[in-house]
Amino acid sequence: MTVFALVDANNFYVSCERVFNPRLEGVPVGVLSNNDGCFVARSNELKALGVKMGEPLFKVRDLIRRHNVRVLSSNYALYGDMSARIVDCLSCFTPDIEIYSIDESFLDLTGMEHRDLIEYGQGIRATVKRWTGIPTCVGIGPTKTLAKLANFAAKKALIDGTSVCDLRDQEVRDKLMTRTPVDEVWGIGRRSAAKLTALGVHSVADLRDMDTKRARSLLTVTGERIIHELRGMACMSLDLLEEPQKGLAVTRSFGQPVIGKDELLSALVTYVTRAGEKLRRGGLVAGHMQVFARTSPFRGDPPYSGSGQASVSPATDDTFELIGHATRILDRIWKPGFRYAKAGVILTDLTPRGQAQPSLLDRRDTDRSKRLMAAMDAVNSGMGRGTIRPGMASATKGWGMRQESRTPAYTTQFADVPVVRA
DNA sequence: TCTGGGGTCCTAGGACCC
DNA sequence: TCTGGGGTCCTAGGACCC
Repeated sequence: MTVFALVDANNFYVSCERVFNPRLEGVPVGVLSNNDGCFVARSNELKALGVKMGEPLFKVRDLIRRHNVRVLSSNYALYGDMSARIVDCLSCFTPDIEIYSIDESFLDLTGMEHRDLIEYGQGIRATVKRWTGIPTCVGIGPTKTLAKLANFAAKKALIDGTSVCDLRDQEVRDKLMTRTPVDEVWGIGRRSAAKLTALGVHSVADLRDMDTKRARSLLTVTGERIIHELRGMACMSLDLLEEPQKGLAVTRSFGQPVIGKDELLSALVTYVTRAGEKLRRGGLVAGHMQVFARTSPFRGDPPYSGSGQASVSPATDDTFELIGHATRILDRIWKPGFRYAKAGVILTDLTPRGQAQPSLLDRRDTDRSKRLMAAMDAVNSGMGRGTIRPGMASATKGWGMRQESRTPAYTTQFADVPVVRA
């Protein structure tokens, strides 16, 4: 019998901000997506005001002002670093960890059943809180799906209000599932929930008791697997080894609509440059590139979405080669007269650099390219991203990201380290 | 004026092969 | 009038996740 725990940070981005600014405690706080567009993290106080996940900022301006909500731009340097610190804490409890997302990890507790796992979970929470300042909840169950559900219950204080919930017990599970709506299940999104509701499947218990064949025809094998997991039969194991990444994307909405081709190109070159950095950091080369540019679906502008692709052969991590491909793709998809709102580059067919298929016809000076890229990366990591960049990337105008209230990179930039006076 | 970004997995359908 | 069957591979699109 397997036992999994899911450790999930509470309102993670908000909690990170609160660690460095205690004045944010006890008041409504929200963190915005890129471009200061939508809320992607909310404190409990903000949730209580009815602001939903993904709510666009401009739609709730009034409410924000009335309740003096603290609104922050997202600070990924901070959140990424805090996330790594939490994983370090968890590593002290077990080596069997799957880092599931920036604020969630699964732990394999199989074989620890002789211990009081609620107490163990409390120990994890206390350690993470003491060492990083971040509050978490712990969900425990015989399958990943049940550990997820347990975590949900812990967050909502549905079982005993202790922020740790153990769903190994059948009766506890029954009770929770009967009163939990089906769309709270991990893997049941809006579409599937609508299909299920139409068939009279409303609660998690209803889904658990559904005929698996029926579920499969409605929701494919994913749905069938979820039902088995809800019944306590583990279908998913922990991914302890990091799987090689399959694709990589850099896409952004513009701060203002882009009309000219040069401007669009300079945005794309900036994104491709960033994509190249990500490739090299991961020791990867890309064999395929997709580029897209589109108008806004919200503004009522004439719609256009252009997208084109190219195979990158031989596969490369050289920013300038990638820019060449992107430029040619843009030439094919560019249409004048539209107000472009977003563009991006997606790299796929990723392989580890050493493993890439070499080509007999390859006449590139790869050694020179490698040295140039290494030099650029060294300068930019030491002096800040974009210190050295391709010339075409420099024509930043209105497309640059809006970030009106980003907090300092407290933990990753020396200049931003907080000063304590005593 | 202002509506995120970056991933994974699954399936259907087309192309191709013998 | 007749028009196979079965396999693989690839891609686009849908759904979901945080």
